[in-house]
Amino acid sequence: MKKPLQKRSLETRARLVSAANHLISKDGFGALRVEEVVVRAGVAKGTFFAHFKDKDALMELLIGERLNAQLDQIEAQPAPIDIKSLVEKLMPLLEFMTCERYVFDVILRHSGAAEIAHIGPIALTFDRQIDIIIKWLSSGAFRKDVPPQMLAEGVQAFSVQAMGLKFCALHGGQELNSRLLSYLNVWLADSVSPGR
Amino acid sequence: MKKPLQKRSLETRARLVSAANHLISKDGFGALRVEEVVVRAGVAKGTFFAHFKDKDALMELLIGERLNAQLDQIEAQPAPIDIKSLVEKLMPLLEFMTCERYVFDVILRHSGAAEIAHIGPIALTFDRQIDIIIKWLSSGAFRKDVPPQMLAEGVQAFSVQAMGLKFCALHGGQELNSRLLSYLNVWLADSVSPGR
DNA sequence: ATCAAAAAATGACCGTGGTCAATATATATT
DNA sequence: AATATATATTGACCACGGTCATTTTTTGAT
Repeated sequence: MKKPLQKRSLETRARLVSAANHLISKDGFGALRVEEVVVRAGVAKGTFFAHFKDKDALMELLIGERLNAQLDQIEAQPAPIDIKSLVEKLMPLLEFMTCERYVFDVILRHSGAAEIAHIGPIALTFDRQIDIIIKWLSSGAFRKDVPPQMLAEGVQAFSVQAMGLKFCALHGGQELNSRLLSYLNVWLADSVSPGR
Repeated sequence: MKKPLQKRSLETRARLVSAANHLISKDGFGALRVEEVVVRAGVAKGTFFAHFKDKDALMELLIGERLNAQLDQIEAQPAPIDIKSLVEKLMPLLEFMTCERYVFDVILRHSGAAEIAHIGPIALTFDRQIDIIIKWLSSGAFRKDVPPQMLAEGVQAFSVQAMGLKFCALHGGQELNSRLLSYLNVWLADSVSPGR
């Protein structure tokens, strides 16, 4: 689980990850069972936990991979010029984060690194997301009277809020998309040149 | 678990809740085991699940009670006159929400009602919190150019963000208190009468 | 008081995540 | 090649949440 040195170990780990990915593509993240993973990988139960601290650690890895893939997509595109296009560019990421209730819960649980010097894959993507948004904010038609770091953290906060409400029966009517847009229209509004 | 009709049932339920509260006061929420609860209550395991859908349902009840108690305290006080006092009045609530990582996770999981027409105790406290904040916003020195409902939702979003970072090693330095204040100083700033 | 139906309680049992002492395999040393 | 040490794997076992057919108790009707 720490640093696999032997080739055999790397192969086993790869088989575990591959088996998990296959099962997830079939039945989703929430339905994944460690037992099924080890059977498909052809190893014993204990081997799984020699490679991953717990089930969540594997989940973190797999979900983190996908989050990073989304961020790659996002970074490959040009920076958004206004709030509306910012939301649009963010949507695929948020869409994945809320593809399953289970996935959303795992992400929330790991969005902050619990132990110092042991920041997980998901926590890293949250930092990366902040960095990307900071870059965006400096070039587009966004307010400039507040440090971009804080604005970016706000975008993240509102994203989480909007995603959470997606699973909420009470406020389920509105789209994730338009709800986030409403929030950010206020949060990011460029008050210096408001008209236009 | 639905509507206990017989007196005996009410007593059993009361014993379960009381046993749980006792154990929690000893070892905290995260350490609670259903087995220990039923032993202390003097009932069988199955009885627990006849009264509560699952362990989370009991957790929701107990945490919801405490959240409501905090909200009672909050409502008993006069409305905050500015952002700083708003944060101060909110602090005890947020302090409890983050007293344990486990508690915070339970709250997040249930802050939105998953199934319609089955809104849990915690989801209700979130709505109640919104209502209280809406009331506050209309009377104090807060911005008035945005609907109070949206402002209140923002306060909640920033609260969650600040609480999440409390468990985060990366950003653990700053106080929950001052971080939330920074956010709300921007979000709630009364731009009409900025000076003073 | 007797009995039938409804409500409540029981506890053996299961599913699934996670542990660990024992075993097997690979690597380094002579 | 033989041996010692480090690394990897194993699978029986445990912890704990949750289920359900069976049994006990309560209630209401006669």
